Amino acid sequence: MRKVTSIHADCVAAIAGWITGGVYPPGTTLPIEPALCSELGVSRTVVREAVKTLVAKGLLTTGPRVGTRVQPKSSWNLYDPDVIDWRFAAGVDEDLLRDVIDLRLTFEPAACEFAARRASAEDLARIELAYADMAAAVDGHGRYFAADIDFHTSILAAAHNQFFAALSPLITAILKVSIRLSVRNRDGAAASLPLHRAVADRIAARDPEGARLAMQRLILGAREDIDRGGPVDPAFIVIAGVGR
Amino acid sequence: MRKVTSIHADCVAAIAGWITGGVYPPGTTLPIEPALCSELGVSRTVVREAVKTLVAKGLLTTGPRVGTRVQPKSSWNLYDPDVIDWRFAAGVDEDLLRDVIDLRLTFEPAACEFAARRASAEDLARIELAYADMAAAVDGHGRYFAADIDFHTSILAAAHNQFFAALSPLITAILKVSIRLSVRNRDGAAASLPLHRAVADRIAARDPEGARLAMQRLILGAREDIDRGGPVDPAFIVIAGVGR
DNA sequence: TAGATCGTATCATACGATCATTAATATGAG
DNA sequence: CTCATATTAATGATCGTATGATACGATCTA
Repeated sequence: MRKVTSIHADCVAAIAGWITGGVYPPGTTLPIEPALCSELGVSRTVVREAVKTLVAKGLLTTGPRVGTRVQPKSSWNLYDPDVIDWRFAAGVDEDLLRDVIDLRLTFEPAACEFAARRASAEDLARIELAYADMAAAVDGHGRYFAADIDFHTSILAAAHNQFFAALSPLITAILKVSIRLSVRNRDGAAASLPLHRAVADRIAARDPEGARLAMQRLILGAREDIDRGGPVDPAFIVIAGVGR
Repeated sequence: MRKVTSIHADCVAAIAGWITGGVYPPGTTLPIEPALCSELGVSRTVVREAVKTLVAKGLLTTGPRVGTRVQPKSSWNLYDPDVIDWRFAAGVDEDLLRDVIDLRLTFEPAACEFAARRASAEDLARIELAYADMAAAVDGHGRYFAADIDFHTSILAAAHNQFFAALSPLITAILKVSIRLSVRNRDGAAASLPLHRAVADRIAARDPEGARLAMQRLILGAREDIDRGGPVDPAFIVIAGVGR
């Protein structure tokens, strides 16, 4: 019925999918514009604007006579929400998983420290609400994990630092992966609930160091959760429908 | 002589400058396309592609009948190297400075931990080279600070984590600000040199905790450096020519 | 008068053709 | 064999037009 996606957005998503999906890996050159037009069934204007979008995100570079080249991953805007979605949608390899977990262990405990110092009454209420939603849905998986994402996002917001808040899309993406994986051990939710409780308690108690440690334990728990499942199978994650 | 910038890039920079410079603050609407064309002296196509670039970075949204609106800062891709440059070029307010320093205190000590565990021989050599350049140029400010930036960037690379490496542009931008500010106290270079030495030593000694603490001291030293100058004067920073 | 419906003007969106610019490659002279 | 020059294939940039979506105001109804 209604058209939620514009032609431009479709075009961007298609090319991005080719890149993250390995059809055109870093270092390769995309077909020339006329070929892309016929391939995608759109005008040259749309292709050009889509390419400009991907250049802006660091996935491509262009130049006369050199064509449209796929940049190495080191040039990509790894914190860009769209880039994050495209990468996770293409499957999560071990390197990406390790890097994201390292990152979580670095800044989520730190965010808890800041939150314990700076959280407003509204911030604490939002965290508490997210926790309540989790507790109320320990058996209904969908709602539980939506609340889980909200819990972590609320803490990032409570740190009152724009750069921490901007990490929410990355956390959301990795949590969605963890969610699909932890479908295996059904009691994962009930087990992690008290860990979340401890985090919320330490923040509300204005205990930065305690909050930091509580979050550290929570994330390490999640890591064991994933490790228990053995090596991550990218195919499984793709099937699980990470992303949209 | 040389035309290093394309019309597209100029156009993007101009509009971005209007946004970060407060000409069109978040919430406002840009003039309609024809007006932008005559204002910038370029065709509609260029304006459209430039707008697409800024939409990709989260600074703008577009829609029929609504025009081209400037998004709130919370929607911007704060880790995008271009966005970072534009913001710092427009002047650094106290909030931005505080947030970046918080971020440095979170990430850089952690990066040192990882570097102490994972650095290859080449990584260590690069860090050592950067330090040698610093030591060799304690009086020549330009070269000293270029080496300083290289020192911190090398450590981020040595952490062997794509997300840490991607923070280099942000660290570079804030270091450039620190550099301009510490012109005041001429002996700042000589004072910070041993702090850098300690960081390099602890990483080379494979001492994660020691490296973490050494970096923490280094950054806190830099903070005192800025604090000594009293409240940060945005005008001064703009004059100092942060960015290109 | 209040409210919902419907037109309409106003934008962005998309298309196609055309010319300019750039840089990798080939060609030629020395 | 080396270096300067011409070729050429790709993006860069412009113009004109047609289409589509939507916020706003006018109109109609209760």
